[in-house]
Amino acid sequence: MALVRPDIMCGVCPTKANGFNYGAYTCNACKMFFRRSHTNPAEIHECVTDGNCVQLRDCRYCRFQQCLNIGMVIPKQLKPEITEIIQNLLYLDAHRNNTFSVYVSLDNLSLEDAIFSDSMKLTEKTPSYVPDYYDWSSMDHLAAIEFMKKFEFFKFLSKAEKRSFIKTSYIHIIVLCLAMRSVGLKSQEFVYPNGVDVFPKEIQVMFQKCPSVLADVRCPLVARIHELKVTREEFVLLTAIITCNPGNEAYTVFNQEIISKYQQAYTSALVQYCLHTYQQFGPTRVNDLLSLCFLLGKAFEGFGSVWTAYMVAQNDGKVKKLHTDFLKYFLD
Amino acid sequence: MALVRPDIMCGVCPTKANGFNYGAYTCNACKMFFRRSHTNPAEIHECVTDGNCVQLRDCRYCRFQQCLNIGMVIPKQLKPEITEIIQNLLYLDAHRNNTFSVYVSLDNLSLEDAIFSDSMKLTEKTPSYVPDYYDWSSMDHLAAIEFMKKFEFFKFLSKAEKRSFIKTSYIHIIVLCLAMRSVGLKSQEFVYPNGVDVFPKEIQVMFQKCPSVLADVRCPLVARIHELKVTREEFVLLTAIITCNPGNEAYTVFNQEIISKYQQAYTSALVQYCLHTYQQFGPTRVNDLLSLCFLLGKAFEGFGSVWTAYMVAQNDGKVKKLHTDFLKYFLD
DNA sequence: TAACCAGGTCACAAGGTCAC
DNA sequence: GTGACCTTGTGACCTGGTTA
Ligand SMILES: [Zn+2]
Ligand SMILES: [Zn+2]
Ligand SMILES: [Zn+2]
Ligand SMILES: [Zn+2]
Repeated sequence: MALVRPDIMCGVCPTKANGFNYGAYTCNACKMFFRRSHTNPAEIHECVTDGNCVQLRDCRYCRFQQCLNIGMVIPKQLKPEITEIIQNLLYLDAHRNNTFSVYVSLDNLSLEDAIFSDSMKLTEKTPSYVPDYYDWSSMDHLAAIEFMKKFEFFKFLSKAEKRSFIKTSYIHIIVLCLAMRSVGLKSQEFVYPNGVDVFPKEIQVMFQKCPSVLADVRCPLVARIHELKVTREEFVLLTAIITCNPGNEAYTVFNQEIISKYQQAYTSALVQYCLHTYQQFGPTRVNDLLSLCFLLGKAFEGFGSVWTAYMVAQNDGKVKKLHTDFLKYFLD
Repeated sequence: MALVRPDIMCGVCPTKANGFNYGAYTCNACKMFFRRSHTNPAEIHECVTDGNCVQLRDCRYCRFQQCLNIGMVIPKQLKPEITEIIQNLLYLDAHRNNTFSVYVSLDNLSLEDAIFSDSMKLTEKTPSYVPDYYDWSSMDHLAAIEFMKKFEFFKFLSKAEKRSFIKTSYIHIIVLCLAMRSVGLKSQEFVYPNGVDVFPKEIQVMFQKCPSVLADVRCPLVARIHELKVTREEFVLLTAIITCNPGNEAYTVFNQEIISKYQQAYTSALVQYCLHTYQQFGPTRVNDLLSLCFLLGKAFEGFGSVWTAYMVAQNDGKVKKLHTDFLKYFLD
């Protein structure tokens, strides 16, 4: 419909602009011309007047020069290998998300089971089934572990290395996914779908006198991710960087180097993605994103402290093995 | 592919047209014939019937004549000095247009202020601001005067000459621009953007018993410009020719000659543009365009009469100085 | 919700080719 | 020289996602 500024002229030819295209006010024709000049590999050369044409629309060379002069830019394509890395991660993440939201685990699996079973027994949720905290939490664990196991190098690790690989990072992955999902649900704090709390009833009761303890765990990371408007692409690259953590004495030197190479590749992809998307603000963006790991560590410790406090206070065996495994890890 | 208008016939020979080629609907054969007639320098002459052949496809001479008759043209490059003149005017006009649509004058400027101030105080309109008749009208005046002051010779004129230069032509410029803008807005009569009338409420009320008076002012010029499909290039050349009006006793002989030279240059540019663009119809086109000045004069007088009638009927001081200045000019 | 913009689509005109 | 057919660049219009 009507432009807000209806009478701005095209910066290339003497017609009305139809909007702000590729960084300048131009008419539709000049917009299309500029776009084609980038998609068509054919070079633009030969100008009769040696670059001094007045009727810019009649000379491809001078028209293109004028486009550049008024600052038109088409953001360069990301290198295909970078897009491929991101596509693969997006695919893995979509699968993780699907596992999380569509299935439920009816068994009481241990961490060991989750790490080493080739395919976990999962049941599709019926539409009428209303998952509770334990359902969501279990699926969070299982989906994250499944996600991590999909990394190519996983199958070449020894049993001990596999165990160590998962244990080192899976809680961080869970918490980051939880935060990202919460932002998607327009929440300002960690939350499971349908408003299910990320702490079981018992813990909520235990801390009802000092709710700020739980709030301090729930809010900061989610708020920051919301504030930064972290994209799905940035999110999956972050999960990959966190997953490929080489700082672990369980690895052979060889495998440690492999994992380190992967982490470097994902970090490099994140840098290139940010430089491409945010141009001169790219480095700042990378820094902002990597700084999320600090808040992620805080949240991680927060969950750990709350659960530790709860377990110390009472241990009635109601907690699933996955959780006690997780807690053992903290108490160690 | 089927043509959208498949039923149109070739303007040269009795076959279906294949499209709009070189300025007329023709079949492919006649299109190719016309093109070759321009690339091949071989003269076309000798017609058995002395130019009265009926089977046009059998006589090269008569076929070519018919091509010209239906207005077929192969555009040649215009001389660069002509395109440069036009380009400069298009630039000035775009600037005038921008001033008109983007800014608003908050002061109550007199004509004297507008002519002699080096830079007028203008305010950028906020998106929410809805200009009324007085806003548009003031900006019409200011943008037109600013446009005229940009002509190179203006700064060499004496104060009295400057005043005279502007006063002689600025209303004509305003009216012509108004007409051209109205055509661009697909209106059949003078109109400001967003449907604002070109007469203030008071005058509309005064003439509501005999609306044909206002309609006779509003319509003829706009209708004719629409009918002729006047291009932006032709329009700016016309404004330049009208601006450089040497018939004014205020000028020194020297300056009068300068202005006259400018007017000749612009007229010559218009002729060459039309000859180039319309070939054998060029002279007719020039005539049609210059005849617009007659309708322009009519519209000018119409505005003058209406306003004079209004001012005679009542004078409550509500009118801005620019307008009273304009009316004094009529009453003199 | 509407304005906006990147990108896609396709009818179209101009120029080239080649058998005739 | 002719004209059917092809290739290419063009720009009006549409579409879907994003943002205020
Ligand atoms: Zn343009
Ligand atoms: Zn050029
Ligand atoms: Zn024909
Ligand atoms: Zn003949």
